[in-house]
Amino acid sequence: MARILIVEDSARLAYGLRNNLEIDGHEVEVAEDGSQGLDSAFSWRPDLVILDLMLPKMDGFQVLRSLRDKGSDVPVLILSAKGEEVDKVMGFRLGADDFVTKPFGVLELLARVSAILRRTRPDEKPVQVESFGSIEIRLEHRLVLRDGKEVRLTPKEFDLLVALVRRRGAVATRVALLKEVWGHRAAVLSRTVDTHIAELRRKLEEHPGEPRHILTVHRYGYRLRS
Amino acid sequence: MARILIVEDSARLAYGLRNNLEIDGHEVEVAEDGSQGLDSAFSWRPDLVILDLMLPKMDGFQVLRSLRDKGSDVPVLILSAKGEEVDKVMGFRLGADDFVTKPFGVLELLARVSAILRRTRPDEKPVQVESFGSIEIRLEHRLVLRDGKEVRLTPKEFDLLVALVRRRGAVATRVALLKEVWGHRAAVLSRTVDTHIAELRRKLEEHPGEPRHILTVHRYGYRLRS
DNA sequence: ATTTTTCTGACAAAACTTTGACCCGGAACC
DNA sequence: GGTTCCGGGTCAAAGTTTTGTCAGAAAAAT
Repeated sequence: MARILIVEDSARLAYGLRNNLEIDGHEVEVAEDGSQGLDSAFSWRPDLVILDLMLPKMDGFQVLRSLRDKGSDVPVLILSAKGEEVDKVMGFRLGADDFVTKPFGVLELLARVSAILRRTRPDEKPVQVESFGSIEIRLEHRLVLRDGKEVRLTPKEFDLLVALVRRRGAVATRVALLKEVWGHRAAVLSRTVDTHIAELRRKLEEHPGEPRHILTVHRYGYRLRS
Repeated sequence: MARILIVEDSARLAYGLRNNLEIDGHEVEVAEDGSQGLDSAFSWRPDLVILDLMLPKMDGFQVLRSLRDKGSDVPVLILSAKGEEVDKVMGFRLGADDFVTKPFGVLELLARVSAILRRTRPDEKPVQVESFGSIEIRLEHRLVLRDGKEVRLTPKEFDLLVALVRRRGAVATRVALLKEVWGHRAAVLSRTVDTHIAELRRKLEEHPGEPRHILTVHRYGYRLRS
């Protein structure tokens, strides 16, 4: 998700934070003092810095000031044992984005981290795309491209295709497909699934007669081969 | 400096905040309850909302949720007497940008306000213009041009168009559109959305019968293709 | 009061889904 | 190797659901 630099001399705290952030899907690096932190901030270019105020040698304010002086605009969340208002105001004046007082709840911290990232990384969410062969499936667009050209699929066809793709390589039994695409009532004795599969092959396979991707698994169901 | 909306039922607190913010050079408006706040948020278009959680009738969370549901991205700072972690996490999850627990220091609050504004108001926001095909949409003026010529859209039509544009490419379900444009809570069984879509097509598409931009996604809703 | 905008339900049209009959091919069995 | 049987492929017609369209009523704006 995002790259987060923790500048914190307490290994214990840093470790806990790192864990939690990584569980949230972030990439994390830890610096144990100010100058190391500054180095990382410039060389690794994190998306967010979590900065403890109390650091050996160079304190957090100095680090922050130095960061800004050198032109970095990276968002900074300050951690501090001191919750004095003057400290907070000073932190914000130096260009911090948030200020959390120890002891703090991990969930709150994570929420604040997300809030900052949400604002400062308006990265458009990468469109979820699946693909096999020359077929590309854009999930939230409910759109399928073949060789870059749009293929019109009906709702059931699309859902069925997605169900196959989700199982990629494994066998998708008729019952499983019925359950996922049609929802429950596994009692279908007719050619419903097959008909839709045939339609998919017609629309997506080069030679629908001898499919290379949407394969039949005799007696069981179907299988998508990439 | 910036336009700030305070949603707060305690006149006393609102007054104090307003003063301090105005001293800092901001333009301030106060709403005394949630629905008033929502109205102001959309009509006055503030740069920041300071939202008390404890409000008569509609609580702050509901206000925030409604704000986001209707597509507003305005930064929100929550004020609350309760400092429980769950409340904070909930607030952030709903899209708040900061959470301050009462009682708070005025200086700290002002500093936090500045921090948010610094991030979210990158100076002059460039004139917001969206476009697709030969259509140009000037958001601030609620004006739509087709081949450079003004097209008259009714308010609902414009809002609907914006809702589609915001999702660009992705499917906009009827329910989502109803929620964002109409503010309804539930699904509607009538042809309201479709009727307005038809009108948009008539006004914006070259061949309304076979639209190239405002597409139907059978069973789901509509999709805007650039 | 008049005009404009919005909503609604009925209907038609279009899109999509299901079904069963028929055919065929592969697996299993002789 | 040949035969049988079962399940899958194909198709077109019937059935179902969803969307387009419209006109009038209701609501809102002027």
